[in-house]
Amino acid sequence: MIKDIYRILTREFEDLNSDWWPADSAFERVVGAILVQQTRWESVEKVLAVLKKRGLLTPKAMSSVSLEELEELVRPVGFYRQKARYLKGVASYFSANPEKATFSLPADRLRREMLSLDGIGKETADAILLYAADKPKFVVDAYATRMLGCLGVKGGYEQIQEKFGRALGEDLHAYKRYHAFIVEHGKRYCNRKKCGECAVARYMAGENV
DNA sequence: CTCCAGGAGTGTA
DNA sequence: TACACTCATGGA
Repeated sequence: MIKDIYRILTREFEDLNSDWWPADSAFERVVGAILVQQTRWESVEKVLAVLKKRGLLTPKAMSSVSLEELEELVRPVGFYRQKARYLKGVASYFSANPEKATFSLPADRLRREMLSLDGIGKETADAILLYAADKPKFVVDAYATRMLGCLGVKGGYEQIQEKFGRALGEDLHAYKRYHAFIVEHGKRYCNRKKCGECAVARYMAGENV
């Protein structure tokens, strides 16, 4: 079923290429992963542009800026006080441990390291693993949970993640594209108004799509 | 006006 | 383990 959905979404988003999550550095992706929590990406882009213009998209610079200034800069993304605090903590971590910034640790250990940081939960940790460290880990976001729930599949984070993991194996590119597909698909269809009006729902209804 | 977005931390049972 | 609550701006 997971692979069938992947095939359907691949056809739905033929034009979606690999720069779905644009960034000049891995650290910029880490910052973006935190800023985008419960927030629209359009707001994150504006903040990232300002941070970049000020030269703050490096661990050293971001860990050095004052908390008050960082709060004002990230305010447009919402939850700005905690996110500013999270960013400073993460920046300090990478600044104090430059060797960690290469993400050369094994995936499972890197995941534990990320989860130990304040502000990085399961989804953000996996987003960092996949898009910053190039590890084949599936990112289970609200859309993925919603979509499977709509199809009658329920389960916790790891349970859902394993379903995708068994279907995708070690195909890093597939993990990246699949998550992007689900997000874009979810924005269109996985809401109260349009739930069920998509090709995935038609597939589950038994139609040939 | 209401609703909610690519979550996470904390407290309670 | 399983929820409820809180954090917050900005766009539709």
